[in-house]
Amino acid sequence: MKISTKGRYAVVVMLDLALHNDGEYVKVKDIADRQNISGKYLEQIIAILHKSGYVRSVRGAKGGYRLSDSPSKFTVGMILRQTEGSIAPVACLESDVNECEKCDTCETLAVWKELSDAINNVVDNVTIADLVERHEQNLLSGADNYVI
Amino acid sequence: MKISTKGRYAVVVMLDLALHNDGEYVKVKDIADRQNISGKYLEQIIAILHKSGYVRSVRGAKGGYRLSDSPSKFTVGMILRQTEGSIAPVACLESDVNECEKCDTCETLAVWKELSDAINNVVDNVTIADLVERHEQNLLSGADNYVI
DNA sequence: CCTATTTCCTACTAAGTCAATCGGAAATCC
DNA sequence: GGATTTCCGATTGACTTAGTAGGAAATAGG
Repeated sequence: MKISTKGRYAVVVMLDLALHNDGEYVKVKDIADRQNISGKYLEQIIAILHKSGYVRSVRGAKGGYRLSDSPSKFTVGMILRQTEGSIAPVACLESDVNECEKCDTCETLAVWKELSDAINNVVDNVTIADLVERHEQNLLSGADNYVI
Repeated sequence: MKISTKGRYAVVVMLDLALHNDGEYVKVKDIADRQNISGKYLEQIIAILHKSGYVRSVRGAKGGYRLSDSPSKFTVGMILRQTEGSIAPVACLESDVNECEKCDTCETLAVWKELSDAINNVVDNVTIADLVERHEQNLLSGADNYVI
């Protein structure tokens, strides 16, 4: 039941981009340094975000990344689904192929469905903008060296 | 974010034991046959339930397993925690050692905490007795070959 | 045009987890 | 004593995770 580093880092990347949204493109190395994550690994994760259309990029010197839209348009759920593949707690609940032949008479499935709904309800109701706001609240309330 | 077969099978085993609670001890092979799961694999899973004190056993011929207490005493959460190890979505939230040095200033951690709470809220509020009841409801309402 | 920078792309890997399988010892019933 | 059944530990093949490694292509500035 763990969220992988891929998913967690992806959220961190999106938040980092939202917080450093000053005209300039943000390069992977800067995010990696700020968040203390392997730059090469981050490249792969950002590639997913790029393919998903969540970030825009410019190559070459002075290049980098920025969010493709307002932070309020991106939920944590969207980001996790792209990077984790699926966040359903059991494969039976995955949207595409429901392969389990006893699905329609499966007793415990109802529990996993409830669980899935609860999970989605959380991650689909937190946006990157919410995280930015919380971050600013935290800055105001005294903690002066807040990291993401 | 998947629950492993270990956790899912463990819930199925507990429910199966609750449904076949007629004086006799239930043997692993019967559960395995009913649920179409490898008996040898089930042995390992039941061993965890045994160590956790959730089932009682008798060895030898006519031996087997039964629940150690009323079905209402066992929540899905209890069972999953024993078999999955932990159901926290990130390691930082694990009860014992909180090793991440930036935990107290971690922005995204709040989201994972919310997620964890939502997950716990579901699994800690469904007991094996609830599943038995639902099963009986389903039997009444016409589906005649209901499996677990 | 040259060079430094930065994204982009693909392949590889070491370690760990998952879902079993296998073989046999110990206990219990008839 | 023999059949049954739990108990215990070792092994395995496939897969996933969390990276590393190397280099091609694009761009800015000089």
